[in-house]
Amino acid sequence: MTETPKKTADGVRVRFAPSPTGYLHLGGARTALFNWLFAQRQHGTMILRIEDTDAERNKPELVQGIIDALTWLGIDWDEGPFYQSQRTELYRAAAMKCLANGGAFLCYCPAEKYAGGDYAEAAQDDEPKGGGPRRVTRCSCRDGKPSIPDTKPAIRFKVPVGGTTKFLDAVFGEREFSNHEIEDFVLLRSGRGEEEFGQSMYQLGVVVDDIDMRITHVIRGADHISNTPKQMLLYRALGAEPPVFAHVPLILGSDKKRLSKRHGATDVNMYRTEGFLPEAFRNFLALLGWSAGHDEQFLRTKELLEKFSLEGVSRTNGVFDRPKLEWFNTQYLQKLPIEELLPHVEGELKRSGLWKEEWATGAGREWFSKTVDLLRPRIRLLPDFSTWSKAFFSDDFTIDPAAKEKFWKDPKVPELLAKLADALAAIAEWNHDASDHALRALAETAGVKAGLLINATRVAIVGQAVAPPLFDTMVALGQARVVKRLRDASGTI
RNA sequence: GGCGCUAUGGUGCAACGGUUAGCACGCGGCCCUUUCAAGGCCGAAAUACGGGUUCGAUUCCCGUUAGCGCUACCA
Repeated sequence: MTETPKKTADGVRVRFAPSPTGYLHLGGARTALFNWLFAQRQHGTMILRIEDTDAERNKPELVQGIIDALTWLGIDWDEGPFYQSQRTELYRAAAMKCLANGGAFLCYCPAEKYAGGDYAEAAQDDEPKGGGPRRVTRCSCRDGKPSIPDTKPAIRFKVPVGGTTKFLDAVFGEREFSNHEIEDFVLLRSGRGEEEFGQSMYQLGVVVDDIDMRITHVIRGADHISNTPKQMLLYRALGAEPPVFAHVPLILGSDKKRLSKRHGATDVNMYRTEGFLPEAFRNFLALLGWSAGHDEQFLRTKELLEKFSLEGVSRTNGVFDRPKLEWFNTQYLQKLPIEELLPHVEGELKRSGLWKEEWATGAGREWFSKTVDLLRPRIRLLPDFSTWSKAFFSDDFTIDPAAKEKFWKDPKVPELLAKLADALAAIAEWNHDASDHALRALAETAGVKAGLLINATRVAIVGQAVAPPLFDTMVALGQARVVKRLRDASGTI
């Protein structure tokens, strides 16, 4: 048995650092999940950091949605949320340090010069190669250029001219990049108004914060692999020890393109709304890009926690497969101990206004539990409990026209249902076998197949063509309701 | 265009030099059956291509191709 180390300041520290430019999407959720699993497994600390340094794109109101989604997934954190927009001084100080030690320089180039603009002009020092547009790697301001009046400079990192920068990735292994390929990236935006400098850029913010927050493992999307050498350079310039990097592959749409709105729901909160069980969603997400190394797939959170390791993380981008997610959901709906499922159903019925307090305790609870258990093999999403199962929780349900069409075709149906109502009303002890016998006896005397009567009855008492086995359904509904519904139905046909 | 990453059925993962290439989703069929699910059984379906290395490559190396990523005063 492994002993459980106490949570200490020098233990594992990870962070999830979303940017509030959109909702929490599947990829972000999985990154958060991996960080969380890793932290839990190592008895480490998880930090939530909001990377909102781009005032233009940032939408503060989206932060709550991200937090809601994480909470729904059961992902919690020990520190934060911290907001980068409130830590500006820290980044400026770091940029100044780089400036002072010659690791950075003031750049007076107009932003447009680089942003998809005139590469040839900006890239004076860059050797042309190939036929396409050359890329700016070395800014012409890097070795000092006279300041331009009325122009506020940005601060750029002075990337070494030669050599390589390498790092060890826990997932992708040893990586080495040529410094020649790394551009003199911006650390601090130029100032506006009174301010001499603006907000931090991504590279500076992450590194400064990861140092300040003593992050030991950076687990993030593989889209950051190319950013990592820049960050390694920054760690060195700031005199800090870099953390362990672990890049996880991206999640793609069914066409293997980057996931976007047109692939359907990518917002995690939409899955909550649709009625997926968070643990099923978590199980699905964990297995997209990670494997425990064996064939078992139904891994409850407890098992995920026991088995998660960075070694099991795949290096290939994965395609989001909604049918598989739905399969996981139905598996959880069926396999979860009933007492774990009940609260979810209770929540659903409260949302739809069908909930009755009498189901909270005692005999009511027992009935509720049995009924949910009866229903669950046929449920795909939580809202199904209040839609097609409505007749189990309310007398205010409607008869599905398609079911009527299919099972009430025979002209004898109304009369049969009326007779069945009488026969069932006469039962002294209401249970599965008694109602079964009564129905079959009637079918025999009436000269019809039991199936005809069974199908017609189902539609009459639950309004649907699909329901649990009829006599179990009858027991769940109770004698009085079954008799009444049969009489009502026979009168309306 | 440059640089980087990746490559097992349609999809997600196994096989980490020697297997009839395994499991799961999805798909088709059968069984069960009062409906629909669930469940059980069976089936179709893969090592991107080309070179090496090796007695032997899904596995190691190189190239090609394809997909993705980075190449912003976005993150």
